[in-house]
Amino acid sequence: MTESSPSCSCATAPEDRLPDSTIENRVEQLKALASPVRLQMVDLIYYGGGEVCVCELQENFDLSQPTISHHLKVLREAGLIQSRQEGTFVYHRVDTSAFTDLSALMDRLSTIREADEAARAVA
Amino acid sequence: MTESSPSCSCATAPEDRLPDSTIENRVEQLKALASPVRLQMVDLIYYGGGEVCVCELQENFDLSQPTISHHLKVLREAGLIQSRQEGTFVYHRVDTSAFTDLSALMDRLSTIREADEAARAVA
DNA sequence: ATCATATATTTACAGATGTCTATACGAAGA
DNA sequence: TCTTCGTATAGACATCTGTAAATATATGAT
Repeated sequence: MTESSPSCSCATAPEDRLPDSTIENRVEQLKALASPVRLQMVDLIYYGGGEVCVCELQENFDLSQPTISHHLKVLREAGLIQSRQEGTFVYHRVDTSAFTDLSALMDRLSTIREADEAARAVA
Repeated sequence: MTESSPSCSCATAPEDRLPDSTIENRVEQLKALASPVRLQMVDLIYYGGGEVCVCELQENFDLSQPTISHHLKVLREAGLIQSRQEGTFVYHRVDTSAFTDLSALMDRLSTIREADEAARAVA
């Protein structure tokens, strides 16, 4: 065996990197979701009938109205929800395409790398 | 039409809520991923041969070694990567099952709700 | 026009986060 | 054992984030 070298055995350069613009976009989406309040909000909007207004959210979260508005803004700016005004009410719904993108990202990292298992066995 | 009521038209209570423990777990995973540095790290670990040591990461990020170590700790504590020590080197690899869980969460929100479309059409 | 109500914005502040420097730990070699 | 090298931890500091109070905006009703 040739284990005399004091350097690590990492492979050198990855082939299939994500483009920076994708990283940026996904990180913004992930940041928006990485909050118990906002994750529950999105889930509530989706499973609470598809369209939900701020007043409905106020009943489900022990938060002030401005705080709820703030979280909705974060979700909207990340492209996770869309908002529609009807009279004085504003209804929010989940932008499912954003979650399709996120699902694809997670799938990209959710498969055991058979190639590496094989490579290590050979080496 | 009976639009005289000054209340919003939100559906009342959602049926299919995520349990709190799931929310907590997913939020920790999402927080760990919601950083350009850490998202790229995970991607680099996965596509950089499956197993990567800190030294390799240092070459790809313009960050101090302690900072890299810190980010790896966050990823490890969130269950997104696993670490294996071999001599002085520590090799990190992606825990694909965590990303399977995250993918399932995203899938949960990535389908257009046909039921609601239909319901709105009827109403 | 005035008023009430639903939602948004501004401001302020406490707590979390990302980064570095300095230091410590631990394994391998001299 | 002493040194070196890879990695981890501790401390410090600037920035970002979540929240509420106060205020603003805008729509519908009277």
